[in-house]
Amino acid sequence: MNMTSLVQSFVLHFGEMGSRWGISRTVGQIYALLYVSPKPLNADEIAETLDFSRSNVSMGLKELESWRLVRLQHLPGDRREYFSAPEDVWTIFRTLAEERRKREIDPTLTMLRSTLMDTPASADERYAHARLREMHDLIELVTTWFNDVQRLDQKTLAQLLKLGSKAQKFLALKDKLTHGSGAKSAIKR
Amino acid sequence: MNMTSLVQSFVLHFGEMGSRWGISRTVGQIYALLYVSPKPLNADEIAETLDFSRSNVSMGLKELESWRLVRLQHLPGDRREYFSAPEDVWTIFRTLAEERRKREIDPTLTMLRSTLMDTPASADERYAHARLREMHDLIELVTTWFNDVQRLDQKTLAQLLKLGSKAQKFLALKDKLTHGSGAKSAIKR
DNA sequence: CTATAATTTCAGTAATTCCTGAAATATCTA
DNA sequence: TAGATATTTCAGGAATTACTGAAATTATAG
Repeated sequence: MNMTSLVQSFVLHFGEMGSRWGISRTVGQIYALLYVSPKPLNADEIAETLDFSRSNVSMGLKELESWRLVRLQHLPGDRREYFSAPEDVWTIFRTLAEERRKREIDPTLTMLRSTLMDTPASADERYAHARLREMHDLIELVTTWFNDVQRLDQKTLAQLLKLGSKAQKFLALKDKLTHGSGAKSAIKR
Repeated sequence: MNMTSLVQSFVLHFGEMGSRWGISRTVGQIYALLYVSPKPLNADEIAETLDFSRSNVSMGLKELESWRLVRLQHLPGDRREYFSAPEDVWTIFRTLAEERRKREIDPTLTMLRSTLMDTPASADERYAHARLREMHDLIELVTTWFNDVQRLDQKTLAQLLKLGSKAQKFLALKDKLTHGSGAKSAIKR
């Protein structure tokens, strides 16, 4: 199976960006191919199209499964496994963000929490302790926010994003209505 | 100079996470050390503390400068260069997000835009074209939103984040007031 | 301007990650 | 259950990235 030039430039780009995104060229290209494919593909088709070894495709698909970025399905009368990318880009975005959080942020949050349990002994340690606290609180604020809005349905979420910084006008309004007390309340866990 | 155990566990964690974040162990550790250091450090101090070669530290600092994550300054009566991380975690977060966008997202947006200029020739190409458009629009929406709110001062931004999905209540209100017409307007460029 | 200190560059090596082909394992069909 | 097909595992080689020490360059103080 060969790619049209449109598909090829997309696939090659994803391969090249792969290293910046923390995946290999192979994985990037496989995902790109599945993303633009109108029908599910089996491993042999992928290997042939991208000119990768069968085993390389197998490992790449396994990694994409671990990222929950591909769906596995079977076609009637065919015992091979077929793979596809979810159709809804919002779902893909959500999954990607969740997985990145799990891999790139959660371990750090855990480390920060446990390190913050220790009592600083010297002046330098007190400074470091305070810096860790700041980092922890910021990360927690952002991830809590993400966790929260991520549950919204896609239409509402899109509206919220389109609103952008104009949302602050509502904050000002809220402040006025509640006499400035509401915005100062801490995050509830 | 040797690290207290608090600092050490933080530094080692950043080193290990480095690969997931797209930086090397060296760069991760150097940044972590600067982040918790109450005073600026010169390259020799960093090399000695982390037990890296002087040249490795030099290259690591250069990379951190390219990320705009360290500040270079001079101490009176000392001709060596001293490095520090910005004190404000919000500034750091902003810089990090901007740089990641520049490196990890902008090139893809550019590629998508140029690929979308072509007219699809076959049914498969039409499908791929539509998929590229969906990806482009989603990325653009999210980056535009980020670009927008990122300009807010830190206090307002924190409020907005704390608000989270509750902001949608304001959307509902706005919908009511404008009879549902406002929210459907396209993004303005 | 010269001597010295500070920093960067870079070639070579070490370490890591990527990828393949062959073998092993698993799954289906007849 | 045998035979065929499909998938995974894994050792080893290829490619890439990280790191070092030595040499070159740059900057400063006297």
